Amino acid sequence: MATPRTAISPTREENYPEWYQQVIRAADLAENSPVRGCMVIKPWGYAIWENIQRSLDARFKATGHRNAYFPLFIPLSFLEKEAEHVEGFAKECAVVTHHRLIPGEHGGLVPDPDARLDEPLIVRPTSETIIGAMFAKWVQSYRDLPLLINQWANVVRWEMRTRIFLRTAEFLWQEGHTAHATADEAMAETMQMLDVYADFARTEMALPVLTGRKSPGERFPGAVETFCIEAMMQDRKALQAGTSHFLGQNFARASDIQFLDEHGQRVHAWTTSWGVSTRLIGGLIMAHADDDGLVLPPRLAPAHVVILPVAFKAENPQHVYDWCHALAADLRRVQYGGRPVEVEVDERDIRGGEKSWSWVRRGCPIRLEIGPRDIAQDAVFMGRRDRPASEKVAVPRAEFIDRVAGILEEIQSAIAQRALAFREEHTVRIDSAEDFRAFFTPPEAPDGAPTPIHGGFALAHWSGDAEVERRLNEDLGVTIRCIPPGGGDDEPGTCPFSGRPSPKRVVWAKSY
RNA sequence: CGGGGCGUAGCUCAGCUUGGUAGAGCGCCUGGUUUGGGACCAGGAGGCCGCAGGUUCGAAUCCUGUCGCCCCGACCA
Repeated sequence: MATPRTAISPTREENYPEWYQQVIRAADLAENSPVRGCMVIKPWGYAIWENIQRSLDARFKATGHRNAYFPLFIPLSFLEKEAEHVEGFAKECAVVTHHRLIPGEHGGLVPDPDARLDEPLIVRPTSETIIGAMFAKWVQSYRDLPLLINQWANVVRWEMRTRIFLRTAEFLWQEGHTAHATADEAMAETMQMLDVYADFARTEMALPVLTGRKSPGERFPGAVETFCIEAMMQDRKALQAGTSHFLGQNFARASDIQFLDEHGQRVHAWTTSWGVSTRLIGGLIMAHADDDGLVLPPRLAPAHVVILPVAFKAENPQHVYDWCHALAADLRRVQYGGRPVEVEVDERDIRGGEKSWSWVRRGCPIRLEIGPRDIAQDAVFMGRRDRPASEKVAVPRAEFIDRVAGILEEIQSAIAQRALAFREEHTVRIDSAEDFRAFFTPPEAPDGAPTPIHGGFALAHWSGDAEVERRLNEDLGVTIRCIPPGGGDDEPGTCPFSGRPSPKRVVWAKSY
């Protein structure tokens, strides 16, 4: 019975923001919590994060970095040390002012006025300053460099408007912090980590990303240069999925990170920082999920294969279960993406259709329905998440075990291709102000309805004029997402807005 | 932080205009019939109607305030 019904309602086309939230719920990834702006990441969602962590952490270690941990609290005076940094983060800091509660006059508990902290502490929005303070102690000589540190942590940014996974008041991330003897070395590190992110996104997340430099207006507060990976979501908006910053000597001066070089000169170190966050999960959802729920790239899926025993009418149900568990054991001996194939056997006592759909919604790459008929033929009945849910095929058991890693890689590659094709379809070169405006002007929508899906990535010339950038942001809500590396693949031209000469095209889009 | 919308059962929502004992569908529990696909029958559990004040004999309903969520904007990973 081919049901036109989708598992997620509304569909992407009908109401994209609402669809996004429904996918998160249907896939059991996370929920809003009683704490304003803060989410609870549920086991299925957290397992995806753990896979992201494992995969990135291996890449960080392979490039010589070591993990460490720095305090959640940062003395207020530390934040004040770097002028631009203050400006960037002061507006959204949670501040700790007391260290004790006492009974209040009207019941409940209140901060004890006698327990006020001499110096307030802020909850870290990022850790440049506290890590800088430690680097200042650890770096004495050029022989101590480079210093290559990463931290997995939570941070807090008191955002006005939150969206689960994409922008929450508290989020999980990693922040790499490094110190180097020369500018060149620090810049090389910045670019290396940008490449690590890009490779991770493409290889593990099946997420095509553009890399490039941020315009001055979009730079990290305090950075000399910010580089980013940018991905297109299915509503054609851009998501900044990771950033890598060349901090020059700004933070070294602020935190007094100095060393004696080989000539005995006392000089400031050159530092970098780079990070990705649980926002990546939001990107994963918006890039790959469909109207039936989440679609997970196999490399990051908490379970690669779910086995659904169909045992209700078997003469010997236990035989079906045993057969399924034996199959699971054999599958777990296969390696995929650097880890054993992960298999779940779903023995929940609910109807088969419902059980099957629950795994569709959660994005499990391969579903195997196995009943007496399959067992009699020594076969499995396979559904793939990159194909329609009704499209299922019988595969001999031995062949499936043989091919499972290859099928997973096919799925990985299929969703990467689909995402890439989508981005290319909605990326256009634009050479006139009128075309640009038309491209980014949404169709009419009824009152209260979300803005219909429109736009995409516009490749247009830009002379470097900040005023043009500011005005387009104001008029159309469009920003420069990144300035592609090198000369780009384009000849110099003319900015369609100012008429000034432009060295190359930059990527414009609406963004999250 | 500005504009708009919404908070009633786990979920989706009705009831509110015109105040008078809290509703539906789905989900959940029990029993039965079912089962290669998002079942059916019967019975059942579950709500201080976001929270706090006010008006009233009486408030889910009217008024004020507040908190939260969603959309659009400004700001940001």
